[in-house]
Amino acid sequence: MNEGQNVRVTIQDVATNAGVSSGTVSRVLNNRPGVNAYTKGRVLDSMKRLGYRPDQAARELSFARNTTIGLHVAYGVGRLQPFFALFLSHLAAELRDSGLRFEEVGSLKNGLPDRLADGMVLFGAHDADPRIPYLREKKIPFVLLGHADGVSCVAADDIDGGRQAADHLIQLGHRNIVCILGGLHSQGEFDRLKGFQERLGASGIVLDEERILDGEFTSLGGYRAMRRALEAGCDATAVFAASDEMAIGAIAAAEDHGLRVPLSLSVVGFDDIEGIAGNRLTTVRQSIGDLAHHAVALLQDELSGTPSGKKVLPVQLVVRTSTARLRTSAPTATDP
Amino acid sequence: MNEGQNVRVTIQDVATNAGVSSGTVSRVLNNRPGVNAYTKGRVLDSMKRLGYRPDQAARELSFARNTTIGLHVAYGVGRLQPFFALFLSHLAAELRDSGLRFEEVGSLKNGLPDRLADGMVLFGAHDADPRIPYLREKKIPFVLLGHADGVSCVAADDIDGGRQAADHLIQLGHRNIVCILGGLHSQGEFDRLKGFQERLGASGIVLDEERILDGEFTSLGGYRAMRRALEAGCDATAVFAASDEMAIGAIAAAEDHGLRVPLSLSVVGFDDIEGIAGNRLTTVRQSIGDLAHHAVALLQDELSGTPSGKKVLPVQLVVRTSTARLRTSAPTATDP
DNA sequence: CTGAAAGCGCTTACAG
DNA sequence: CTGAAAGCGCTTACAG
Repeated sequence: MNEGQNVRVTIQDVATNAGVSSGTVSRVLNNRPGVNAYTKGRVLDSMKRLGYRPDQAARELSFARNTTIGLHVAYGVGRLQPFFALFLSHLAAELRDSGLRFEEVGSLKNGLPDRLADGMVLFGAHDADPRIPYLREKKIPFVLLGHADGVSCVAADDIDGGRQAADHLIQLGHRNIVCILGGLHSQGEFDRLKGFQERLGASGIVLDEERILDGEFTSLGGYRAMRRALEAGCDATAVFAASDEMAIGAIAAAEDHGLRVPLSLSVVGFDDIEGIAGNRLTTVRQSIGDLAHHAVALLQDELSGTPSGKKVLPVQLVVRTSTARLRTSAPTATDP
Repeated sequence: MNEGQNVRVTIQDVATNAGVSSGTVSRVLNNRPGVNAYTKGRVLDSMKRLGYRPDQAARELSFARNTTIGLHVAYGVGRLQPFFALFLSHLAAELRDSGLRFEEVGSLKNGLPDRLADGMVLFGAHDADPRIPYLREKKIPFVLLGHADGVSCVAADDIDGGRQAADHLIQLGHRNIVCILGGLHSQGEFDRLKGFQERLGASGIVLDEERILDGEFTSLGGYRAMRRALEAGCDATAVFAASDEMAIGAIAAAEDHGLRVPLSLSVVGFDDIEGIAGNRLTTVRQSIGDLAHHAVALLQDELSGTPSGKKVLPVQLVVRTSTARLRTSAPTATDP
């Protein structure tokens, strides 16, 4: 790349350096079985020493199964949302590392993909997703982001995320809680609510319908939902939002309304997207990179004819400063 | 891709079909000079007939100048913003079509790129951008998104966009106007304001400082800025926002405040991003695809040693239903 | 103006 | 377990 390393180090250079053939280097590069451990070590050493970076174009060109993977987004799902942007870039990187081609595929009017790749990643899964029977019939391997029976799919453990958020708030003493969702159109938010309600219920807390707000999965939506609730007299002490964006919107609304976060209102988000959650928001972390990684792994299984599987990835509550123990007395203006 | 065209049609197939050699096909494919017009026509025909789609990996691998282009984003500029996401995908597509490699490069603590590609695209230009002298010293060709003297750069005609927005509002009879910017940290918004003020001034309208709001370049920021202004008694009849997001935030704030858009408030945005501007927002359209296209074209000039140039792309006001003629009487509750 | 041929960096049967 | 060799689809000097 830069002037110093202007000369590209190739697999040949590594091979020469390690005293093996380029085929062997290729084998260790791709983690193929049947390479002597000692040889492998030497090759790995040489790769590191020489700063070898495989040429993606050459890999793509060589792979026998000239496979391209398509990413398809369900109709109406926001391509412009941070989560999608991040998933897209992680997916592209994973595919690149696997030597697979990547392309985004568009939608027909009926919401089905307008093109078929050799394998597809389906974003924005919903119940009775029409893409599932369609691709099945076309015999195109695919992996779904979300849950579905009998197909390869990968998803964060949304239910557990909801549980962790609930446990955290309950443990802090909160019982008067509000939820902000995106309108209940996606599987993920539904599961998050499910886990959340489950734990609330176990503590005898009931989430009435009017305590489930629609934040449209945007910061503005979260703001408006929260503000409307506050102006209608909502006296909740805690909020669980199904995305970081909605959570920061809720915080802004609370603050504009004269509340202090976390002093008089605790807020928990979901996703832990850098640049949104920042170093302030308590949120349920899911790894978008892992999601992409396993999507590709499952897809490769599918492509090689291995039976489909389902991968549920763990999530982890990250406690920052948007949540605090419920205050026993009402907040006053003289509080710190 | 799909089952029917499972067999990839290569440059060889086209060559055979057109009765020429693959080298010739390559030449017309890349628009190289010195191909007989008749031959070229035949090749083009064959390509169309066979549905030829060049293999990007093979092109990348073949290009003698094994060139990779890096995209670098100025520190603090929102990678998560729709505009960036769209520019990124257009840039990647343009680069692909030119057979160039693409990669995003990260930032050092000091805001400089953490790696050097063979050519760089600089996003989020600001005055006295430290990346300019840095790359110049390193002798790395680059193109800037924005304005700067003596370097290759491409930008939308932000000043003219501001002018068009102003002309539109003035023509509709508005004189009591507010601006929502992103905090005046970027060149673009500054120029938009400049053009806007210029035309306002020509009509004897002065934009006081307190009429320039900070919307942080987000819908939530636009909402809060507008709402705060309205609650402070702002009686503007028109708003010009430097981005579509801030504009829709302003509309939401106005509506939450009981105003009707465009009946009692006209709002103009900037960008015309599908899915944000929708079919409602009057906005100044800039073509992100053109921006990316010319960025790549300029970069190719740079790479081949051609003197740097500056490309300013036209913008166009798109009138939809968020703006209307100023009502002569005050709005009443019984209006339609 | 056009063709034949080498080469880009990698992967993968095929031998051994 | 490893090497030698062919091949992926394209571009580009080099001849003519």
